[in-house]
Amino acid sequence: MALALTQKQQAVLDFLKSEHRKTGLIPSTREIQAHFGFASQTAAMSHLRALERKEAVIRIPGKARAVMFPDEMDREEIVDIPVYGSIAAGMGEDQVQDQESCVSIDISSLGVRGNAKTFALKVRGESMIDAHICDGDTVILEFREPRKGDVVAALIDGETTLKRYVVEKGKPYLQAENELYPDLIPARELIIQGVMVALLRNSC
Amino acid sequence: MALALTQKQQAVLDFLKSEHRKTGLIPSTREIQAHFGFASQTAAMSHLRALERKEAVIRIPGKARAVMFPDEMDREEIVDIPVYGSIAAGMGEDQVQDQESCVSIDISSLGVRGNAKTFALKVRGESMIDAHICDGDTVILEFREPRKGDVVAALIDGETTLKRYVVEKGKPYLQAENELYPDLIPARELIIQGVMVALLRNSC
DNA sequence: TGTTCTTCCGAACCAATGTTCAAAACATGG
DNA sequence: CCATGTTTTGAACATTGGTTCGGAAGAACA
Repeated sequence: MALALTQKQQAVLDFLKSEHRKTGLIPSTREIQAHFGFASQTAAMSHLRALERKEAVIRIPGKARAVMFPDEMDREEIVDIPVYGSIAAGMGEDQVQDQESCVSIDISSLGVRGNAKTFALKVRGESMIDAHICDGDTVILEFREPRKGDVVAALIDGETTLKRYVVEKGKPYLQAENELYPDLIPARELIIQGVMVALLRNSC
Repeated sequence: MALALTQKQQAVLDFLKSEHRKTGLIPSTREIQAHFGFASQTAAMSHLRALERKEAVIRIPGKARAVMFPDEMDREEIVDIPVYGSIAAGMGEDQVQDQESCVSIDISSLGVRGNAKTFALKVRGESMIDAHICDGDTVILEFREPRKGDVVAALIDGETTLKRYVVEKGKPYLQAENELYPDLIPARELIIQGVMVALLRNSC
């Protein structure tokens, strides 16, 4: 089906994809021409046509910058989730602090609505090991009210820690999931920063 | 900084983003005009200008379809990973079977090279629970030679299962990570389908 | 109540861009 | 060796699409 590309054709495709990723736009024929130092736009044109014939791209005749990548079409919506090493005491509404990196992932794999406010934390320590959340894991959290049994990020003594949100006799508590941490902290008056919705682990 | 958008402006922005996600292209002023039923392109133009002024988009004057979304720029490269419920015996090179869904995620969060061949499996059962891999987790695997200590997907009795790849006295074995499964299967002559590189869990 | 912002019309202008044609050098495989 | 596909030149053409100007009605705000 998908015919093999020549080196030049691959280079042109890489350029298109790279620009599209960086700017969101497809280069025009003249921009392709300039990038590769062609003396004629026809060089760019024939490469585009070759890519189209080999089904590497889909084009809409006549339209400007109308090159589409079949494998990137109809993708789920992708959200960019900031990853914090820790969250300091303040945590003002949109106060960005200690942001280390960013995870981009489609919302259906994440299981959240597109408008949900999400952030991620690098897990430190083994306090939730019995819930199979390990040191170094990235936990993705949503900003909402916790429900019984949720894993939540809470601000305790100026530090953000993961705990299980449990309710006993109508009163909410926070509980570690590790026999060595028999904590059971009243959840009232503690600041719940988010509810865990997903987890990402890297085995490298 | 980012000023609030009106309903109309939000609708235009949503249309731009939706089209960009579906096709990879930004609608032209005339396409915006047609979609909203405007009688003049100036309506589309003024909305674009409003979005630009409120820093919801960045535009390049004079260029065709040159609207960029600040939050989507300079994103890491994103790969689409097919998720299989199971892998049947065949697993011919590019034989797509039982593909249930697709995970789109940036490669740096995944920790793989862009050209690596990756796929994902829904975990069934608790055989790797001591490695904190749970039933229902999605394991992302790379197609490469296993190294000592890697978690691998192997084809055993026509079924794909996750095991730890261990080497004892120079001989490779496969080992479950659950006391109830004291298996130690010679790895030779077994088909290693992939090496685990990441894990994705949904808490919904 | 005036000012600013939003939203829209209609027509026209012109730059950006896709497209075509005729040609040619070069590789590749049957 | 010939047919086919690749890669490139140079100039011109036609369309797409961004932009402008003048005007206007309504909402929001002070």
